[in-house]
Amino acid sequence: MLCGVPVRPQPPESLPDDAADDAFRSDCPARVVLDHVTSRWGVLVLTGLATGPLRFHELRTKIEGISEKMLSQTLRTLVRDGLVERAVEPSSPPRVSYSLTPLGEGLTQPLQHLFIWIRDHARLVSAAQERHDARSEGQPG
Amino acid sequence: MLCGVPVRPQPPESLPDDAADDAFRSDCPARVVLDHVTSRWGVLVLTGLATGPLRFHELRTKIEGISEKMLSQTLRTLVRDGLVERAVEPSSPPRVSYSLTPLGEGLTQPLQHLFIWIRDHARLVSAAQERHDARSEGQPG
DNA sequence: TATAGGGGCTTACTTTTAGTAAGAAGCGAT
DNA sequence: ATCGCTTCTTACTAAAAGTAAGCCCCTATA
Repeated sequence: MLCGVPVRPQPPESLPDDAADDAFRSDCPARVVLDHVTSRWGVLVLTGLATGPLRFHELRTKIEGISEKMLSQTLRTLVRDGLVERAVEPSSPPRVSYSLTPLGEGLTQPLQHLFIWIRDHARLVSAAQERHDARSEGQPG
Repeated sequence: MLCGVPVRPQPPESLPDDAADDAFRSDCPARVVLDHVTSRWGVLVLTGLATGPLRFHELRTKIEGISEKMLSQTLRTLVRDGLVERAVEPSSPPRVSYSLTPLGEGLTQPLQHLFIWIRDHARLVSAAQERHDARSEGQPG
């Protein structure tokens, strides 16, 4: 009964917003999953695989800026989490390809919404940053 | 014309999936936004504010495990990004409360979907981890 | 006047995590 | 026998996060 989650009886006195609760607790499985998914490269790897299986170096190329070490490490974590599957084709040299599991596929839907939002609003955020920086320079402190 | 995005001509030979592209490039504004949003505490802060404004220590209490330093730092980043607003009530002592801007509110919708998915599937992930660890122990090397 | 305490931070220091560069295993081709 | 390709590791260094303490402004208490 990890951190009270498994049979959480939904206490009626709390949570006007039912949805976004679990991951706020530091000792919950949900927090661990959130940490893995939103790790430095987790979102990119998961979303990178959303359109189909990719080999190690294909992923590395697609995700600009990731190092082999971090790609390897992130993939290992996600494989362990059951979100990504690692398949070794017994050729020579053996080709390793990664794909989403059915579980992982469910996750990429919210992640793609996030991606789309970010793509569509990134420039608004940049503009806000510039406004903020301009204001801050004017106000010495 | 930052990193070719503004008037990206959509080369037809790539991207069968139009949507999830931008943040894959390391020099794009979208990548910066993704980094801020999915920073260690970004998702939790943003989602924590989704149900309404909160004061500094209220947020700190809601988000188990965050330190004051990281809360302060994360909030500063998100305020600069125009996703969160910082309001100082001129009382004595002054109360500082944080809330989502309209821009930030748009972002919390995808994030809440992510939260819900994680809450609903965290145990499946934990189970996958246990299976994986059991298998790995059996296979030395 | 001294003192304690709350709220919202910041600073100095330590630990963890990520980045960089190089190398190793396994094989086939030259 | 050496080269190179692919998928990872392994050292080492740099950056980010964690920890603990303190600061500033105010208010209440004695």
